[in-house]
Amino acid sequence: MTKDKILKVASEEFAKYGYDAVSMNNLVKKLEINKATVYYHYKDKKSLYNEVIKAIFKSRNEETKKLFEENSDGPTLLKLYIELEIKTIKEKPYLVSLALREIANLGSELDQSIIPLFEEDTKYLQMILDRLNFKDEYKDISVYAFTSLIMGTIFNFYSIQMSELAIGTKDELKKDSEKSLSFISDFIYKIIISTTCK
Amino acid sequence: MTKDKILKVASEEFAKYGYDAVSMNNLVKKLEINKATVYYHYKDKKSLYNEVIKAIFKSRNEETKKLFEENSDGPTLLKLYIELEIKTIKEKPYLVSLALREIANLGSELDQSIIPLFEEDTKYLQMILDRLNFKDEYKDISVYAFTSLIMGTIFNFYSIQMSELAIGTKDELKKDSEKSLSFISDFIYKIIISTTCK
DNA sequence: GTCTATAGACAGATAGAC
DNA sequence: GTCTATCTGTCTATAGAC
Repeated sequence: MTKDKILKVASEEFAKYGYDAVSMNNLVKKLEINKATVYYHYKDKKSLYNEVIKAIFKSRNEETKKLFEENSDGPTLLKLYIELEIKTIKEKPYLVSLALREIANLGSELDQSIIPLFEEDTKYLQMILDRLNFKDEYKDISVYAFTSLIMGTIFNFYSIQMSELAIGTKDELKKDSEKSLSFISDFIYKIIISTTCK
Repeated sequence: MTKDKILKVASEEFAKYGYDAVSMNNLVKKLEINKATVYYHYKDKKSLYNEVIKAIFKSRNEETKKLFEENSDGPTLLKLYIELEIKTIKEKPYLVSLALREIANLGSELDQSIIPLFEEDTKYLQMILDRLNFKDEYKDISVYAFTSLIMGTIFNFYSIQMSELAIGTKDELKKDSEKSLSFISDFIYKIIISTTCK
């Protein structure tokens, strides 16, 4: 179906190049359809972009929901949650850029209908935190601190590694590059558990 | 001096709106000078942007260097380093967006002359890590893992808090909002020290 | 639903006068 | 060094035929 095909290609393009850098002209060239066809299915560029974001959140929320199917304990769930993040990046690496750009823009390009979808993801993380046995001093800590810690660290680490700038000596980066993502996933898990839990 | 004034205003504009969303037309309107004047001082938009980034790194590196003037121990230096990050954000909050966007774009808009400046900052963090007493398992950990952890977490946390989307209930966010940044600074310090050090 | 053709605005950049 | 005037290219979006 044309409408779905537009959404799929638009996702990749927006993720790769960012909202501004994607032109509708180039998009339809890649799609090999006419520009007016896109405007028939989607009101304008902005609403197409919002549909892209919504689709990403929906698919992500479904996957997160699955984590709770087996009745695991808190630490196991946290581990799975972090590993899901890594798995997503490995499958769709371009989503990292998209997320970082959106965070940078403070969500100003997004419309309010995105909020419930974002909150659903947050809710799942909160459910995991509720199953952890926090030290008293970390009992009241905001879920957003953990969101930032997990997403922020992974996204930044991934981006520095993938950077087109030749940062660091190649050897120095390669020290982590092989294990890289699974290493950072394990690192984050450990620092959360060993610092905040009894 | 006109050239400096251009750089100053350009910094703010690029940080606020991002590279693409800044037009030279608007920039010169804000500067109340003619467009051709900008092009006299700077080759093109891209090179103006690169000068902006360079200036930011230079000022940051100078401040980081100062941390070493008093001969503090590793943990103290790490604390100061993290607090410097927070101080910078409080003074120039728009730099967060700029940094996140640049990370998202994998540095593809930047030219190679930025690398030594980025590496200088990394070098300072490495000097701090060298003074920490790591557990054996964390002895060989890359400095970039810590860069990601510190910057990533702070930037993300700050951005979620400042988000224009009304994420979470206001109350829930305010729980951290007052102490917010100093809280997250302390949080990061603690998780690094308590997990990775003897 | 999909197309052709184009409107209309604005972008980055420059030539040449002063 | 700074200006006016203007170029060329590209952008989003739409009207109207099929």
